[in-house]
Amino acid sequence: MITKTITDFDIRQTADSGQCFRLNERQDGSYALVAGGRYLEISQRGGEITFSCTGTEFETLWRSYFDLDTDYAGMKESVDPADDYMRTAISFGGGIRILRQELWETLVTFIISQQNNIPRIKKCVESLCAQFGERRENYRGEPYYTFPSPSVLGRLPDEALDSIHLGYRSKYILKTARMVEEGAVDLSAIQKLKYEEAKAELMKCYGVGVKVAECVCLFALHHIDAFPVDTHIRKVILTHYPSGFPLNRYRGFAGVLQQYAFYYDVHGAG
DNA sequence: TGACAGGTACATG
DNA sequence: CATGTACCTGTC
Repeated sequence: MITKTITDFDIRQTADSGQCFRLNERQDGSYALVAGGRYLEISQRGGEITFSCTGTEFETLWRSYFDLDTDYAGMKESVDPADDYMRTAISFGGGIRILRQELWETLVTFIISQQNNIPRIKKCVESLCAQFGERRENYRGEPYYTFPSPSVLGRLPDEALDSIHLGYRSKYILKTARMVEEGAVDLSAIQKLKYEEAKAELMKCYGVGVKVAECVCLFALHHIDAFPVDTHIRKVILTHYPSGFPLNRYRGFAGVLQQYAFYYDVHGAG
């Protein structure tokens, strides 16, 4: 257990921001997460965040995962004072952090996300992990499952995912896994590429278009200038930015603002 | 009942 | 290159 005082951080907002599908609320209001093969519980009271891990693990894994060394206050302050929609979105969900998730897991989960809703995405991801991931035990003695590797998924026969009910996304995942397994797509090379190049490489994967590639760039590779446009963001732009979203003004961190806008559109009042 | 959910591949003009 | 359409599945 380790407790930290952290500003511009809200675990609930981050969990509900749609960027991550394995960060879930527990009965007692804390949150549980499986990432990097590890299990973590997070609880928050105001600015005090408690993590169920050692100080060493916090420093080596979770500080980076939750992006705690990035200056979110500065980004928020540089939003146009006349940009009423973004100001409101920030006051509503300004505790969101852009996580640094694993590339392979993010790629697969966002393939699953297409034409899908968040509860069902989560169900699919959990089934996938339970069937093909590694079973481990958390500190409570409860089982959890890691995310299955490209080599595990890439060697599966075509019908292996039928029981997960992924629909047409099954063939996207299997083909993409086989491409990674065969070396047609090199994930470790993609880690080193700039945003536009990484996006182009990711789009070589079968079932990965512009939107999924941009989500992977933003939520795994931390290219925070990536700006995924989905049905929600399309609606926000149409309604509140009739002359287009000011990408020019917000160059360099537009993806962070995209998350504020997405969260506000999905969870906000109006 | 049918539209919809954080889209994409593939076929046309 | 821009537009149209089929696609799995579950929920309301």
